[in-house]
Amino acid sequence: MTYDYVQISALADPTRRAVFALVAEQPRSVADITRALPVTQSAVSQHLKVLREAQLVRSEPKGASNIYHIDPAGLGRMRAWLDSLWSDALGEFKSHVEASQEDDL
Amino acid sequence: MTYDYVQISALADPTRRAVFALVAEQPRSVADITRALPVTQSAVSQHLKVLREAQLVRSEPKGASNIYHIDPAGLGRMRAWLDSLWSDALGEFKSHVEASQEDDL
DNA sequence: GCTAATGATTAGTTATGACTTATGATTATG
DNA sequence: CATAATCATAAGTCATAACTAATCATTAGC
Repeated sequence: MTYDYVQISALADPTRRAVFALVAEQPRSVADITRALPVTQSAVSQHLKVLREAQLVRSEPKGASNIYHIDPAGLGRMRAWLDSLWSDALGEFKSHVEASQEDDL
Repeated sequence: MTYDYVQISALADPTRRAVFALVAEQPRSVADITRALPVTQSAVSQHLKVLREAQLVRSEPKGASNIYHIDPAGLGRMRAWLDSLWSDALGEFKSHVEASQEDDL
């Protein structure tokens, strides 16, 4: 992994997407998330670590618990990257269509 | 993999992202892409297959070559998905901030 | 037609990453 | 203070997917 675009790889795994979706719905503790999923607490913690490093979630301690909530930072960065791809794609597609039309003359 | 979100998994791999970025920059042949990357032509073809199946690229034959260009379809689907995540995230973050402010009273 | 180039596919190897079990560190509760 | 609960991390297993080497089919250019 290069360092960039960690967010995409973070959201590529289905279980991790489920973890993220739960946290996106409302802030939750690790135990909470674990109860909602068919994997161990250890797996959940490992997924949360990846999401944290991608700045997709943040945690704050509350007693013995750790409450996770969404961090807009990573999602924003991912969106920005995708937006630039998107405009590239539109530009390329436009010139492609134009070229095809010329072929049809 | 469920069937959805093929695009995200497709773009999760760094090499495949590089292939996609090259194609996004301008339409290219497989040989072109291979020359630009430190992997074999076989690997490039395999990556292109995944990108094709995710509808992120399309190819059209030109002589013995195969010219790949971007397919806006998959990128659009991915963007739509991310947009919904984005609004969820903003909503949750907003209520989180509001809750924190109440804590500060 | 023969040779070179392009690219897809197959088979096999290797690396990666998702998972469990086990453990330790911290905090809450009786 | 002892026990239970919460969570993170380490070590090890297993499945997957990224890769190379090899081959085949198609097209280009003498």
